[in-house]
Amino acid sequence: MSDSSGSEDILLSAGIRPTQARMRIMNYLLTSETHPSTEELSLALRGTGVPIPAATLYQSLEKLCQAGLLIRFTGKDGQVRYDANLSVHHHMICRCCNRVCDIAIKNPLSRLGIINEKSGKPIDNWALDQAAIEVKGLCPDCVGK
Amino acid sequence: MSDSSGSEDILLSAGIRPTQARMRIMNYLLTSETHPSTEELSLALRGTGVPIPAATLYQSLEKLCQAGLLIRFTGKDGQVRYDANLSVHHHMICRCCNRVCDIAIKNPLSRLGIINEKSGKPIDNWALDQAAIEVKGLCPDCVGK
DNA sequence: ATCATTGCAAACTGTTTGCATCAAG
DNA sequence: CTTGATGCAAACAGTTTGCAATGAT
Repeated sequence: MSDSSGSEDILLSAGIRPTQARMRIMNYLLTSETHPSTEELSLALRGTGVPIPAATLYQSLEKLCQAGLLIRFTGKDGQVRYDANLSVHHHMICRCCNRVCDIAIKNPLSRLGIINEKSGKPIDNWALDQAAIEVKGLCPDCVGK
Repeated sequence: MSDSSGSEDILLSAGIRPTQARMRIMNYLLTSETHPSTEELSLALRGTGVPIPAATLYQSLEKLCQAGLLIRFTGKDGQVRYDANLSVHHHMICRCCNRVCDIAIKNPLSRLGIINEKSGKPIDNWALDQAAIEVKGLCPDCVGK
């Protein structure tokens, strides 16, 4: 079946059973450019065959996250989204079509020039080690409209 | 009553009625360092007098956001939070005590050096205009522990 | 007096859980 | 055969809405 391509091995090497639901989810996330919300995912999978019941979808996503195959994050809009790209990266969001693309930023913490809002002086008493960055604008497809 | 300090004028000049619930909410957010979630807010207000019923709290927060007095955002943890600091700013979060402090970053978009994750080349076909940045680490109080 | 706000209860939405059936190893 | 996954239905939590009572102007 076309659903089993590639994902089967990934699931097996993560030590979890390569079931229909999980493979379909992994396949979709691995091939899609976007980082779909649960609802978008449900809708998209309905288009590729039998719909996946809500309970199964949630359970499978939970399992895949636990297995370390997916990352779950919440966008600034409050939507929970899933991402099969495990490398550290950031997101670029189109405010028109809501597309979410991955971007890389080298040494973000040292570039940012973080300062105290009131004094304008650099923050030097915190031990910062991580940055989560979301940039917004218009994607190539929407910039013309 | 101690609740009316300052907030009354703010609500009046925003053109909405300075009611008890709204003043208590604004007062709390204006004086608190944190950016409370709905639940934290409800809990904190319960401590300052009569509890505010859920419906009223949600309705009031909605009104205050519409009036432009509050900003609503969703943290990476998925919690909806409110902020009375209207200036454009970013957040610094202590991973130990969860304190959220405001920070400023000048021209974040030009500093970041955003590149395509795969090619490593700069992104030049998007029209980016906004960045939301959350940095994490340990605050001065927790860095010693 | 008028109209917006409050606050209870009921409705709704997204997510989780119990459990019997089904599928993978 | 054994164990884990599925998927229905029911439970749940957070939020929103209908509407009568209340409060602000």
